[in-house]
Amino acid sequence: MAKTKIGRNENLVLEALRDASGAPRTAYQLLETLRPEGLKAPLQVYRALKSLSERHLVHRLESLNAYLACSCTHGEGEEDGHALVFAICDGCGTVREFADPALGERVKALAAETAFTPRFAATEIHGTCADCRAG
Amino acid sequence: MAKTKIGRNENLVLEALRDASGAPRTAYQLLETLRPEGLKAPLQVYRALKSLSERHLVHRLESLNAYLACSCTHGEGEEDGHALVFAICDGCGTVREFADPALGERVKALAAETAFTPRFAATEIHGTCADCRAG
DNA sequence: TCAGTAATGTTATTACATAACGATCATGAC
DNA sequence: GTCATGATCGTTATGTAATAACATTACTGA
Ligand SMILES: [Zn+2]
Ligand SMILES: [Zn+2]
Ligand SMILES: [Zn+2]
Ligand SMILES: [Zn+2]
Repeated sequence: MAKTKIGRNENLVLEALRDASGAPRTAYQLLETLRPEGLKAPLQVYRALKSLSERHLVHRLESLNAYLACSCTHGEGEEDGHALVFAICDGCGTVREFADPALGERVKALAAETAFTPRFAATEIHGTCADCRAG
Repeated sequence: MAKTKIGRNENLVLEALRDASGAPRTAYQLLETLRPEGLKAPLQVYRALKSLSERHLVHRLESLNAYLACSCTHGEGEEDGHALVFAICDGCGTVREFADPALGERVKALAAETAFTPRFAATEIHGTCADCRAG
């Protein structure tokens, strides 16, 4: 079940996020960006973000209430354990996404030890990127 | 620098969270709970939560916009790498906190590979707990 | 006493997200 | 074709989470 087709609003939001390239955007920032394209209400953006998230084309950064275009392999395809990792620079705001199988395995093991059935996991690392450290 | 003393509001909020025992609470839920004790405005709760977070006595669950009393060893003391792990049951809402050094090490290694200086990391695992699975 | 600082209180506002309802547009069975 | 079905899209209103700005009170140590 291929989740039907991608709509106009989804495309607009996805493009806007890709243009941001590494910089997360909040839903309301996206709305402002896309007003010229005709978007008017938050719900249009939130619906698009939900759909795109389900397709793994964008990810939500929980600690920022913001969204990021996926830059990894899981894009269109299948689960890589759904263990996402994000390195968030608190200096410049850029976010780098990783697919780290080792960390995914550790999550699985931890879950198994406690009879917990994992469905999805995300790690958000806050810190300082190389550029910001260099000054 | 021991961060001064813990105040009345901090104590009220911390107690309320500990009473919940494994069940995360939102700031506004805490406010309702504590109205009988005299709390009236969100800011009172948010200030207490901020202070308690800095002392590592409570943690914020980013994916739930909710807060949980710390159940681990880092409580009063020092850093264990600040790599927190939470298993969040989407069935019953209970959350279990882990201190997992292996996962912390993996985060550090990943950061090192990319010249990223980590300050703090949290992993939130969504899934189903043993009780809910059993039915 | 009297400054300095930490804690608290109150009102208003901003930011993030969803509910509820209706209109539109495609698709495919008949 | 046409009619039902479901997906997409639009709008208004509302709910929920968090902070800004400013005033007040309480503790502490010259
Ligand atoms: Zn991705
Ligand atoms: Zn940076
Ligand atoms: Zn803890
Ligand atoms: Zn459960």
